[in-house]
Amino acid sequence: MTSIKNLLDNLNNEQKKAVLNTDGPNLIVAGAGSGKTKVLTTKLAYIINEKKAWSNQILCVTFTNKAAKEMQNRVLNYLKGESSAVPWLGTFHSISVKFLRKHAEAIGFKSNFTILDTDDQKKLVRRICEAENIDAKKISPQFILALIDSWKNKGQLPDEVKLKKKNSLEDKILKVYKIYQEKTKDLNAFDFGDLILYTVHLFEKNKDIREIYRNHFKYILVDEYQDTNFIQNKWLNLIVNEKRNICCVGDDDQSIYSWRGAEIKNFLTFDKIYPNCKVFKLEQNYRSTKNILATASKLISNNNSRVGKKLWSSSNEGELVKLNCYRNGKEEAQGISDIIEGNIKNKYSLNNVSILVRAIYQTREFEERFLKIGIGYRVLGGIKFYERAEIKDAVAYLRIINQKFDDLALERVINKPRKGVGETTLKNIYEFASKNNLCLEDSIRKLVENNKFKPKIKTAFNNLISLIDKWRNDLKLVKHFDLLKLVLDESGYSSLLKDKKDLENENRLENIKELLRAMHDYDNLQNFLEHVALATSIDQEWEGEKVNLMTMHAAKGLEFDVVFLPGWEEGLFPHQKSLQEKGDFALEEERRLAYVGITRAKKEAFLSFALRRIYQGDWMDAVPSRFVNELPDKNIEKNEMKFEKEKDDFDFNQDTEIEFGEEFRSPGWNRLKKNKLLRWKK
DNA sequence: ATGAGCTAGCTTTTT
DNA sequence: GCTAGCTCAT
Repeated sequence: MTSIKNLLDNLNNEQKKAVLNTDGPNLIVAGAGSGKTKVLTTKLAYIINEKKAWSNQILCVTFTNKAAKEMQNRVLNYLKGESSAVPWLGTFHSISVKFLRKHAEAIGFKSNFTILDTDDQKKLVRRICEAENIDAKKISPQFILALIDSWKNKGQLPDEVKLKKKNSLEDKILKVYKIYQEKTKDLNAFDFGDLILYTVHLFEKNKDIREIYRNHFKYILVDEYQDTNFIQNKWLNLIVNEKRNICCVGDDDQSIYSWRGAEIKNFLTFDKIYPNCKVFKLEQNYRSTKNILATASKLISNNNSRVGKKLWSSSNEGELVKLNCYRNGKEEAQGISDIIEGNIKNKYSLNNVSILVRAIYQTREFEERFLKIGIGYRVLGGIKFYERAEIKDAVAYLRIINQKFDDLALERVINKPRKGVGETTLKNIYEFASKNNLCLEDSIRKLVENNKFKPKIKTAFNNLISLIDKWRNDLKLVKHFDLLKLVLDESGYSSLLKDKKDLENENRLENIKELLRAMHDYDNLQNFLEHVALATSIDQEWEGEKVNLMTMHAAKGLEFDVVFLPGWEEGLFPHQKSLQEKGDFALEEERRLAYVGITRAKKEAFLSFALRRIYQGDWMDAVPSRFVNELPDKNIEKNEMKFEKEKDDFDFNQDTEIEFGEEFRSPGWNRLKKNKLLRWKK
């Protein structure tokens, strides 16, 4: 077992100071690869080991569930046998859920609330717009939700929103916001923003509850502090007690979430919020070679608004950072896969190779290429497992069993399998529901009771309702994963899938199996549903030997031996849309993103751009990114890559093994499957 | 009521 | 190139 002394001896001076300084506010400015996670986990272990607090008296907030899990494991490992896990370690969202489950009644909700996903939100907004005669074509639900979310990030419920001028558009949306909040309350549901906002309200409106937690949490640790927004910061402030034992870790150069309301201000003015705070700067980089670090440092030095720190490294020079120019996007994908096949595959585990893109759709070209030549890959982010139709269906059944106010779940489930209920019937039920102030389920019960349906529909509803009753009772008797099996069989959903004998459906059955397997990891239905709602884009399997494809945003906090950064072209990176919206401010954030991308690499980095690329179906000429000109010549090797037309370009190998258990339904994968299907039909 | 087929609009990033 | 949402025929 590692003793605490050993742990501390593994730290450099500044790291050690940061760990030992447990009391009072402190800010750790931690450059990329400077051992931030190591410091945080050691600090956690140190506090527990020194008996400064029990593990459950420490609140520790991370940016992703993966980071939380990682920290959990490390701490357990450090304190083997001496301490239990840290229960209050998680994301802002997952910890908020914990507070809200316990105190839902205090703010007028019930403890078994649902967490809405983006689809649910859109559906709700669309419905409200319809009722309010707002043309969804003129103001898109996405736009409305973006504004609502920004209000929530600023901590404003509908009544607290102050519009500067009586702008009719914002006025309209504010009205939608108001109805939306009423509606979600009826559904006994929270969306992502609500989880944080209502937790803040819970503490503000209930001083006694707030005091419980203020006294309880002796220490608060916050990771990725540069990406917290206004409401998250308020959330923290409400929990910190007089002793102000709060330790925030972050890097202003890696602030990349301002579009989600993140305010670097929180980070830069930490000493104003917490006077007499101690600041520690971790400037030794342990991750990257000198060439990689120099490239990243030179690039980020073009930003004006920085706290300013100098990262240094005692590692070797390493390979030069490659800057490759390709003729077009296709050849870029081809070139990168060739590099992986040729040099990389033998030197590194594919798991330690990542392609980091600006926009998730850029993964498509690589997927197609990898599928063709048979390199295993995984896409982190994009369409998630839990966003697949069959998975959402199964989850919707579970959601309505979990709580009857979840109209959205019930509506999804009503016609799966089909039972002759259409638009008109549904509309009538909803009308009845709003007139009598009932949820969908209770309305259906009433209407069945009062014999208001045609016989066929009545029987169908009768069956469904009694099944739901039965399942709710079953849940008391059997495990949640066994319940899902019952649900799928008894609802007829299983046979619906089994009857259709095509490849796509076989695949759906596979996915359902995978869902059942995943449920075993959670000890009850509610925890599982929570996981479904709050799983982050990188909370996926990392097993096996596969190249990773993800956005630079998703890669924050991760590191890989080899990193490819394709698509360094004006308009794509920096992205045109961000520049249009916010100008210079956005340009600096794009540059920080580039910095995050490069600093993910430990051993080798390959930047590249293409001169032509297909964009929205058409070939477009591209200009190299301005960032390319900001790289230091002496650390870079520039290559112009050319390809002979590939001979087997159209020669699709019919016997290629396809893994149909893939986690993602990505465009490239879909297309391959379609091709395969066509071949099989012949 | 349903499902096939077509078209418009679009993707920056995500808890 | 993709896909959600709409239209129209059944």
